[in-house]
Amino acid sequence: MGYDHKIIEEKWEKVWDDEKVYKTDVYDFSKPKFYVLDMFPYPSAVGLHVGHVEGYTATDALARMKRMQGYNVLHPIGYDAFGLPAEQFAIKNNQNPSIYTEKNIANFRRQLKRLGFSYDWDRQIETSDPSYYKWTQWIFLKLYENDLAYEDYRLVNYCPALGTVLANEEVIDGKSERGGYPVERRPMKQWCLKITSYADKLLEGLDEIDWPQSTINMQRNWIGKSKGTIVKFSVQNSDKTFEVFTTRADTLFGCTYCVLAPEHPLVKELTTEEQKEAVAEYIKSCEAKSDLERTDLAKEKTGVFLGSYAVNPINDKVVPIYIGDYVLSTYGTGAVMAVPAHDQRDYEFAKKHHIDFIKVIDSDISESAFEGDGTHINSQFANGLDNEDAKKAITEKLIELGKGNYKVNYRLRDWLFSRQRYWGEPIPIVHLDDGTLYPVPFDELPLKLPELSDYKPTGDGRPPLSKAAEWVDVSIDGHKGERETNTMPQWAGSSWYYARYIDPHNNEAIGDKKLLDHWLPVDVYVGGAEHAVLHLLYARFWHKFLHDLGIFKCDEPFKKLYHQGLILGSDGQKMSKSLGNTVSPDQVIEEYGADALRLYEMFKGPVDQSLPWSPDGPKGAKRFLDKFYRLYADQNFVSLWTDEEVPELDYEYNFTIKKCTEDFEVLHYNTGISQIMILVNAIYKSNKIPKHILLDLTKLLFPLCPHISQECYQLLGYTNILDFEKWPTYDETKLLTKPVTYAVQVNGKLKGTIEFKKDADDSELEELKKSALELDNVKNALCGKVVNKIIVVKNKIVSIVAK
RNA sequence: GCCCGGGUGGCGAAAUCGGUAGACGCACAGGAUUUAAAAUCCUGCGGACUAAUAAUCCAUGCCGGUUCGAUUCCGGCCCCGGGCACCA
Repeated sequence: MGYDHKIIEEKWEKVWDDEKVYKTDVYDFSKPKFYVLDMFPYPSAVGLHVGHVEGYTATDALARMKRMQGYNVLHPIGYDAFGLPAEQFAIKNNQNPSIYTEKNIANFRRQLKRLGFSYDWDRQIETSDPSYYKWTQWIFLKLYENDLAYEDYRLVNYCPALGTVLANEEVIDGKSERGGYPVERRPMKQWCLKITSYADKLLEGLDEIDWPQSTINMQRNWIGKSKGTIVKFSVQNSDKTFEVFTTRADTLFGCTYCVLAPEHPLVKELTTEEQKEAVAEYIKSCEAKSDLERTDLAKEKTGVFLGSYAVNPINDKVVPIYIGDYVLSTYGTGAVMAVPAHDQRDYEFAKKHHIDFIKVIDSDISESAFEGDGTHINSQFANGLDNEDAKKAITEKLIELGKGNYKVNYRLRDWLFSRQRYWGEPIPIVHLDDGTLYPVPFDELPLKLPELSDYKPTGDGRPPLSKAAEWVDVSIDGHKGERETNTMPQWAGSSWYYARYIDPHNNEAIGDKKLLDHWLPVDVYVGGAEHAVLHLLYARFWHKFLHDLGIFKCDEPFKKLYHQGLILGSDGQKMSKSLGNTVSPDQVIEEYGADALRLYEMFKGPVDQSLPWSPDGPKGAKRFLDKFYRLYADQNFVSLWTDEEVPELDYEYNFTIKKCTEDFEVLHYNTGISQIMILVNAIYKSNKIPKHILLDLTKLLFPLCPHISQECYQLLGYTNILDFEKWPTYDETKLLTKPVTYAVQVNGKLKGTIEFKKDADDSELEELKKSALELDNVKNALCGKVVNKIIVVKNKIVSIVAK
């Protein structure tokens, strides 16, 4: 007998909806708070993916257990609604992207409700809603006010035909991925956010959050703090100077040439007449390469001599200056000192260009550069020192000479914040005719997107917003001006949304201060590992900024983070339309029900692991749920119900409560579920079924499969909503009732087992040893041998060592 | 090349302060029930050798080491996945 999942599930979803069961009273401070959050989805046209369902079920189950444990739970959802697909749809159909977006959101909402997620629907937010982006713009203006937003020329991949800048991955062989149009690297004026000012704070914060170690490491590497030295080189026969950053100041006496990045501002001036042609050619060849290709050329270090020479400030040695694309303009100073003897890249480059080697650390450099620690030689006052002391001595000397200093350097770059799109938050800045910038006053926010007659970029490559007359022709206090026609990136809206859920309808502030203080930070945040760096770093940056403004009390947004793994197609490949291996949650719900889908996804393995979709998985989950349901609805079982205790079930019953409580807390649903199955199997074998166990079983399964659990609860005769019933507790003493099984080994090989009292004392363990030696298998194994010693590990093993 | 994960039956996995490897489930096979099927129930299910659910041996990517005992710890290697901005 199977239950009709459609009827039962829709029945309870209607109750939850009609009675607004999941509406959170955020002002109720009488209970401890618990804020559990999903990364909000981009509302694509294809709808929800089974991968979303995995993360969302994990948080929903946690939210439901926490409610039962007496917490006031905040569990909201929203939509990251700005984005490229909507814009492309709008261009194609000449329709405002909001229409497309709204349609998709309605579909997402239907699917999310049909999965029985316990979201507070009165808190749904959309980043494209003016009442939301009003505050995104507000934060931008605050950043601007605090000198953290600025305009600067940045080298970007610009595609004139598409009228937009492309990401590295969208450029293939110098052509755009879409359309195959030529792409050029050109400097463009772009808005940037000074995330680098927060580098140290972002680094320090990593110590206090409970995140996967791999994600913390990735963020740490991304910020890439390194301590080193700035060395000022002068150019021979010239008043020009350039600086290099090095972490190996100890090797400065070994410097035999310098390399500038092809984009370095001094390249032109330092190129001599005879080298002009070769240099120009080289620069051109670099332009054609994408960043990715430049990176790929790791094997061979290319470069060209400029014709000029630099003077090493430490010993006045004259060394040639090259340009080479293995030096990046975006890291350090865009120039390096090269020490072929002690840096492998320089070693290879110098070999190729027949440049001198000077060994300054006593070592063997016949095969490769020596990059380790050692005794310094050929280094005047630094001779005899080790690396660290030499760095110090040489840097101190440079300071004395006025030719250098200690310097902390970061890999992290400022955040490029402009997009040449329509479908994004307008940047609330007006460019006045006199060249000054006019920030839109706070009380004029939101600055709403204008309607356009069409959404394409202009023919001359300006962003779509430049088409609106009211946008590019404004007058501020008698000055003519033009509004910023770039919009913000999609990251903007997702960098602070977690805070807006707390007080989403507040029109005077991001949120009521006392609510923000109470509810932040998010206690548990779940989302894909692909956001390990960008989103999760940007959100931390904005949070810390708003903390410094006094808006947020805590200084980290997400206390605990989990990543959900990818769900792959049943062929083990990434699910994609083109491979035809996608699975729609709608399909699975239709056939097996939402509870079966939820149960399968939580049972199939650890949440953070990527796993292929198993077509039979939900079927197996439904089979278990039918089996579960029969205990409550099938007369054969109902007639076995009893109010008495059934001692032989005590252990599994109490252990199941313990296991679920502990495992669910840390999102280890798979092992909790298997223990529920063990208990259900035990009940099936019993000829009496205690009602109190059936009652607690509905509660234990409820977080994962809320519909069927609520139904069974009702079948037991209860009328309440399970969400606010008490989470079961267990009796510790009942866990001791089961005797322990000792394994008996001879020389490490298993020879048998003995059931024995749990936590036996020393004299009892002597008896255990005796009975172990009595086992037939043990006797046989010991035949002709002498027992050397017997090791007993309490509650686990008796190990007999014999010769 | 660098960084971070991971490798256990036909499949998903469980067990890691070192202690009975494979819990739980999927798939499969046999049986019961049924006119039949579905559903359900029972049984088996890493491999070898077996009449055997007797014993023994081999098995947690590979090779070594430590140990009474290693999936777990150490050293070396191979493979798979993810990330990357040659980071000076």
